[in-house]
Amino acid sequence: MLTDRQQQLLDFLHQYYLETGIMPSTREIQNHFGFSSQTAAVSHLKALEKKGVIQRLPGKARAVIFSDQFAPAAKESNSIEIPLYGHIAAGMAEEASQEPDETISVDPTSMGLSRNAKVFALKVRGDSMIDAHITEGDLVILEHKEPRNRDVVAALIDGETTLKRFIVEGSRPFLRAENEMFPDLIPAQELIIQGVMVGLMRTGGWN
Amino acid sequence: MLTDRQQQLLDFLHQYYLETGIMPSTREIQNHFGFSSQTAAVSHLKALEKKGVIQRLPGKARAVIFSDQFAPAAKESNSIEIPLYGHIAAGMAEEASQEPDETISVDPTSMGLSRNAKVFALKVRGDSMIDAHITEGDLVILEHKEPRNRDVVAALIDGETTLKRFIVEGSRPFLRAENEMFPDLIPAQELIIQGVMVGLMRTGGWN
DNA sequence: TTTCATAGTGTTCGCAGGAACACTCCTTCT
DNA sequence: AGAAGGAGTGTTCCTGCGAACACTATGAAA
Repeated sequence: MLTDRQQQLLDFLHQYYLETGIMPSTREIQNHFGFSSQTAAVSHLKALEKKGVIQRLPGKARAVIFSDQFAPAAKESNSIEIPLYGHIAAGMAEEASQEPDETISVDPTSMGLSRNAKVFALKVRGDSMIDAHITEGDLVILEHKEPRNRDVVAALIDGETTLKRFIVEGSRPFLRAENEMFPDLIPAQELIIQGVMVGLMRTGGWN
Repeated sequence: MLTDRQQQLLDFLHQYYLETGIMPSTREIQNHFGFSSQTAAVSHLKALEKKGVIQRLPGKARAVIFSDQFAPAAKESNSIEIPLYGHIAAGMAEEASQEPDETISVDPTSMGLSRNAKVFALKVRGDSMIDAHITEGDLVILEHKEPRNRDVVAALIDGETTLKRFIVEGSRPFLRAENEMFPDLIPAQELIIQGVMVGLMRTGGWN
């Protein structure tokens, strides 16, 4: 899929990222390969982006990230650490804490995640998503991405975070609990989606 | 250790990094907090660096990295491989295959498992455990141990494997589905418990 | 044979973005 | 009371770095 030269470039990105923690600039790529022009580096980056290996943010410095499957392979350690941001109310809306309480480690492949997806976890409190079989104490794993209709999302609605189903019906999206006891939440002003549910973990087998 | 404002700044770095995969520039920090001067952002970054929370590479754009407590720093991989034994019927009883289709890897601590417990996984088919919020496609993680009353178990009843709740009531244990549509299963002759549910994993967030 | 994609050179433009300096207003120590 | 650090404003300097354009040279595919 990648040409030799493109593979060399990608390897260099990996290596540089592992060593420094940041991405090289086009001029640093240029110097490393001994190009006389940075355009060579730029065009290779464009090729890599077109092939979907990396993503770039236009106009920003060092704004290259590895997309999907291959971030630096590191030491073949499979599981990734996911920050756990305390509790989220599935019942009444409630503020989610900003700092991670702790992290949980999950194997991305068995969870169907891409390695470099921006994921985090929240512990569910309340039972408003009970009809979607999400219950008190479950760990919901969320990815930061655009929600589609009927996705389960963690949303910041009018300043508070809650776990609900994201519904687009007509002009304006709103949130619906999966429990007949709870009303729909129509955002008064703002509706910020913090994450889209991509998985769930439950410990214990009882109730 | 950190002041309120410094913590806010660090939170913003975390959040921005999770959302974009790159670090914010000092001017982006400035805009986010509404500073009139980028010096405010710079001095906060310097404070954070002095306290050892972050590291910076002078002269490079967006060259901020977290000092090893957050970030993609995957530490000692201690996940274990769990054999996945195909499908189990939560509805009608069905044979579970003997050979594992594949393995999934799970971190035992985040799943609350002991490291050398004998565990395996089964993929749920059918909806007889729906009222226990176990649904089609869920991966149920089971441990080989003695069941207690009301545990969810994978049982070999009359030669077939099924996922049910284990009930001891009176003299003889039997199995009950968590779905009113299904009848209790009273073992005709033998009731062999293959595993007790200790966890659950679900991929995908929709229905 | 023409048309691509890959792999370059050479140069210019201009904003993005780090660094430094001078000064202000707090609050908290000993 | 005076020093020390946190939290800012306002401004200037200069280079890091992405983006664009023009042009060359291959080899493989249509």
